Amino acid sequence: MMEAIEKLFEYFEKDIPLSEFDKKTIQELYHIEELDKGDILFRQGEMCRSEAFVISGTLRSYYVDGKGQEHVLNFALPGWWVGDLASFYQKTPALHSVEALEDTVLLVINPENKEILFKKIPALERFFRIIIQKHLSSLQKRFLVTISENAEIRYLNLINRIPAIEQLVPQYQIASYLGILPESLSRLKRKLLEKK
Amino acid sequence: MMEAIEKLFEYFEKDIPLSEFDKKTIQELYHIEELDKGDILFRQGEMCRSEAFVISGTLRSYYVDGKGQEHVLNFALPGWWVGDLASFYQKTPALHSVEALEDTVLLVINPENKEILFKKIPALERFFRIIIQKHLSSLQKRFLVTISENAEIRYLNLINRIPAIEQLVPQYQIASYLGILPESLSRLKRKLLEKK
DNA sequence: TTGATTTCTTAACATAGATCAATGCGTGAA
DNA sequence: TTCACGCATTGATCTATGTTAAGAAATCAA
Repeated sequence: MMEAIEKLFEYFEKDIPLSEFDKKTIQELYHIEELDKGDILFRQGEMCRSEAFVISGTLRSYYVDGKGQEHVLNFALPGWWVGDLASFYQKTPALHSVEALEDTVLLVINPENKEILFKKIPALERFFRIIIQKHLSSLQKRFLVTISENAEIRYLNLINRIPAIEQLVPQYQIASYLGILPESLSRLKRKLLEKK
Repeated sequence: MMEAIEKLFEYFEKDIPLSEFDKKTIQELYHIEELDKGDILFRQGEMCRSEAFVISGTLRSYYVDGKGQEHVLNFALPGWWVGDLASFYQKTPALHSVEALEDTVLLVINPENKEILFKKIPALERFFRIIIQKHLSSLQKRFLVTISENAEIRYLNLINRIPAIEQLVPQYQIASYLGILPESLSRLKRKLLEKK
């Protein structure tokens, strides 16, 4: 099996070339974290000190509102980043939690090491600035879809964006992501089947 | 009346000291734009080439969905920034439009001048990175409130955050911001009055 | 000042999705 | 193989908000 860290090199090298020195630096500053199904990477209300690259597994980020209701904000698959960027960089309390939905392997960095990483490999600073901008624009898009489309369209969007999602996570997590109850998702799927 | 540019100096100087040279640079790179009520600063689908600091007036940003429905995303008051950050920095099409709700004065910069600004006053680069992070975190919060609170709470949140909003913009714009119809907002307000 | 236009309110009815309750199904532990 | 438990489905009913339509109030132009 390919080393986890190799996957991260590969990811960076799609955009910027890395010297052997760079790779050594990256390897020293990131560390592996293995989560069992159900483990929490960080918790809403605490400071998020982990920015993680998903090597294998599936995670969900979720928000618990004032009434104790959980709302799934997003899923994360291999090759994606997880974290609460605002909390990580500004050292404010995280607005959501992240949980492993199955056994998961991550490459994790903390804010102090992130600073060092930027000092040692300045090209990565620009790289991550663009990641933040992309993150911002995908949050914008998610917001626009949420306020303008009904549950059916949002469901079709999701399985189009992550076709494997129905195999990866239980129905009620998907319902929560869509902002509806499992009962409603069940009905919605039946309606779609009847339509075809 | 105080010069518009002085207000921007004042705004920056709450966080970083500016030399006379810095001020001259800023003055050269920003320009004044005056919008009449109803004028558009930039349009969804086009590139957003304006990052603007509001000197006076009120604006709204809004999204038009596939069915032609408008959705007010936010309002902007004096001392706030308007723009589509993702579009401005990544030169992608803007996801929303910005319109003046009354006669408005802005200090505007374009992406090329923004680059020059960062080169000449590096302290501003960090300053604006933090602005982007704050923007991200307020979008996050807005999203969380939207998915977890009902229209009544969202309305109370809004008038708490911008007490003057009811005097500044028509009811139906507020309804759109809340994600409901003007008729529903009207009912909601009556219910709140009866409650008291 | 008047008329025209825009905005706001009210009411009757429709609908998406929530809530509540019951049943069915699948998988892992014994 | 069976049991138990978590998850999914279904049906009946409820609720917030949408829809449509009408009129009242406010604003603006002439």
